[in-house]
Formats: sequence, C-alpha cells, structure tokens
Amino acid sequence: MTERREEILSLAADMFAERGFGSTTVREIADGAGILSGSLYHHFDSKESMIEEILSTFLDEFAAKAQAVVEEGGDPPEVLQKLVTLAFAAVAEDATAVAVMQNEVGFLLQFPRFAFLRKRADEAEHLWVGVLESGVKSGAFRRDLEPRLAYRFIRDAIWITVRWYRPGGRRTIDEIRDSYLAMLLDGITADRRRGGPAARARPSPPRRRRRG
Amino acid sequence: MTERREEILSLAADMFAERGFGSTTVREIADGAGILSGSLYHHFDSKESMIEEILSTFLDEFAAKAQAVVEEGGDPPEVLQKLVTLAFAAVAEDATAVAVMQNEVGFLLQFPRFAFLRKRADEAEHLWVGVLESGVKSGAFRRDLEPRLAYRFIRDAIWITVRWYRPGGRRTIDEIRDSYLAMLLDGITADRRRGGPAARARPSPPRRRRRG
DNA sequence: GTCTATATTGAGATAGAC
DNA sequence: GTCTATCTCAATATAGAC
Repeated sequence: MTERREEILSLAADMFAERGFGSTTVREIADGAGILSGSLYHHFDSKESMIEEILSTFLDEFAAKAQAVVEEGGDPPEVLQKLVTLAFAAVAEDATAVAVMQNEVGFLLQFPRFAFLRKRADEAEHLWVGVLESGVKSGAFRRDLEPRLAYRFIRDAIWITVRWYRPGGRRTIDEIRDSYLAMLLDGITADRRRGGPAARARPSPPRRRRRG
Repeated sequence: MTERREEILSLAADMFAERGFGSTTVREIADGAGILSGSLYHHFDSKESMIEEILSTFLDEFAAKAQAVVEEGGDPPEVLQKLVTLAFAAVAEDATAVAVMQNEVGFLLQFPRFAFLRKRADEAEHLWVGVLESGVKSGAFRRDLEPRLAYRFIRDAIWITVRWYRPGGRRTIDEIRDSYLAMLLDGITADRRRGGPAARARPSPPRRRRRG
C-alpha cells in the first residue's frame, strides 16, 4: 500500500537474499530502514509475513507471464525459448526474490503457511512439461527425451544462476541465456554438419556471439 | 576419532540437510543422539565446527577423486563423462553433505573460517574448465562453447539434483545421470541424422533407456 | 562420556506514549 | 508512523559433579 512499506519490503528482500532469512534479524531490517525494530510491526505482522509477501508477489507475476507466453502459442521450441528467456529475465530483474526463493524454499515448505510455494511449483512444472511433451510429439525434440526430468534440469540450471550472475559483470543476462539455450538445444558436442547444407530448420536459432 | 563422534556428526548432517544449519539447534542434535545438549560439547567445540567437519571431509574426498579422474587421462568427452558420473555418485552417496553444501555455502562464505569452501570451488572450476577447454581445442566440443559458462551450468545442474533426487524413487541416479549426459552432449533437439550413417564418433555414447 | 545447572546473549514480538 | 521500554522465549555455550 504505502510507499514506505514497499521500501522496507524491498530492503528486507535484499537482506534475506544476501544473508539468508534466518540470519537476518528484524533489528537489522529496522536499522537499514532508519527506524527501531518495534516500528516494523506497524507495517508488518511478522518477519514471516515479509518473506511471504516477497515470494507470493514475485510468483504471482511470474506465473501470469509464463501462462501468457504459452497461451500466445507457437511451436514448442519457440515457446520453450520464450519461457527460458522469461526466467532469465526474472533472474536479472527480480534477483532478490529469485535468490530468496532458491535459498529458502526448502525451509519454508515445512510450514503450512508457505504451501503456495509448492502449488506454484506444481503449476510451473505442468506448464513447462506440457511444452516439452508437445515438442516430443511434434518431432522437434528427441523422441527419448523425458520431459519431467528435462524440466527439472532446465528449471534448476536457470534459477540457480542467480547465485553467480551479477548485473554489470562480464556477461549480460542475454549472453548467459543464449549460451544456455545453445547448450540445451544442441548440446556441447561439436556439430559435424556445420558447413554442410542447412540440415536443420529451427526458428530463431540462438547462437552465442563470439567472445571478445 | 571415536565411533560415537562419527555417529553424532552423521546425525547432525542429516538434520542440517533437512532443516538447514541455522534452524537446527544443538538441543535437537543432542536429543537425536539421546544425550543432553551440554554433553555435545565433549565431542565438538561448537555447532560451527560440526558443519565445518562435515563439509571439509566431503570436499577433501571429492577433490581427490576428481583429481584422480583427470590424471587417469582419456579424451575430453570421456573425462567429462567420468567427472559427471563422479558428481552424480556423490549426490546419491553423500546426499546430506551435498545438500548442506548447496544450501549453506552462501551463508558460510561470509565467515573466514569457511574460506576453504571457496578454495575448493576454485580448484574444481579449474579442473572442469580445463577439460572443457581441451575438448574445444581437440574439436570434440563446439568451437563456440564458453568453458567457464558451460562449467557453471553443468556444476549447478548436477549438484542441485540433491534437492529432488530420492533413493528408491522413480529414477536411479544412473538413469538421471544418463538423461542429463544425453542433454548435455547432444541437446534436446531431435537429431535428423538418426537412421542415417553413423555420422558421429563418440566414446560410449550415453543413451537413455526407454521408459516403462 | 554424560548430567545438572546455569550463564549469557539475542531473537521476535507487544503496549502504549508521542 | 515512530519511539520507549520491555516481555518472553530459546539459542549457544560453560563449569563442575558423577
């Protein structure tokens, strides 16, 4: 609601992301906001309610965007690339929320209050696995691909980049995404077809630009 | 040294892995061991020294095994597959240590005492990146592969499986590893060469067995 | 090697004045 | 919306008896 509230919540998210939820004290949050710890409780019920709001806000938005991408349609590789792009964009733009989610989800899932985390995770799995299954059926993806297993590898590889991606670092998020997409779609093995006739039809093939 | 000590340490590792280091109390560990909290301090200096021993023991062993694999030699794809196999084996066999490492490394690195975690991580990066670079030079891996970026994706995708891999679950660790290696080496895109002449020479190509 | 007993610290949260 | 003051609880760790 109020601007002050958002400000404090954003500050808390930064601290949760950096030190961990359990190791961040309400006094530290209050210090950062320039008030005393007791005053925090004018804005929030509890420390838990802060992290709940941080995560639910992020997940609501992300779920809506992902749903929209799938509803837009397109062939499976295209939709998959859009989803991957969406996730990497979240790593860059909502880094603190993603970091908090990655670091605390295991702990938070112990409490009924955070059951929505599992619900969102299940929804996402359903969405992505659906795209992968369509791709297998359409012949775009390998016949022997196992969508559920592939999804977990894709999901984890993307979200966990939040641990090392740094804005302003050596690689932009777009470069990281393209590098990942190249590995995901074509693997790391040298392609002996290169230089031959265009043997493959893929929409907007992601290619790493050369370094330097 | 003593058996009792190992027993308690193993119990503590289980608890750290499940609830998180910060949320596990020395009283809970003591309860689990059937003694009172004060008695723990006969075996250990502090709670921190417990997690330090859990992680350093695991990392020492893993570093030695990885070093041995590389010294064995072989062409880069072969060595890479051995390293991947080693890491997945650790996920299965030392699940608690891997889980604790994944979940707590960010927090622990704040303290000088745990600087060895960064040292081990740097060593590992050097080792794996070396293998990837060799493979690019030898022509086994794509020319445009970026070894450091690729390493991070590989590392994270493997270690983080500890969050969902369950012994006795639907997939054995070997199946998960093979599925991952297939994605890593060849990507998820359908291979139109299939059924044509053997266009590719790769040692022991990992293929997912069919489901069912 | 464990227990009894406790020191010490710091956490989240509350009530009411301003 | 913040402060003052404080409650309450639980945490790590210690000292010395057994």
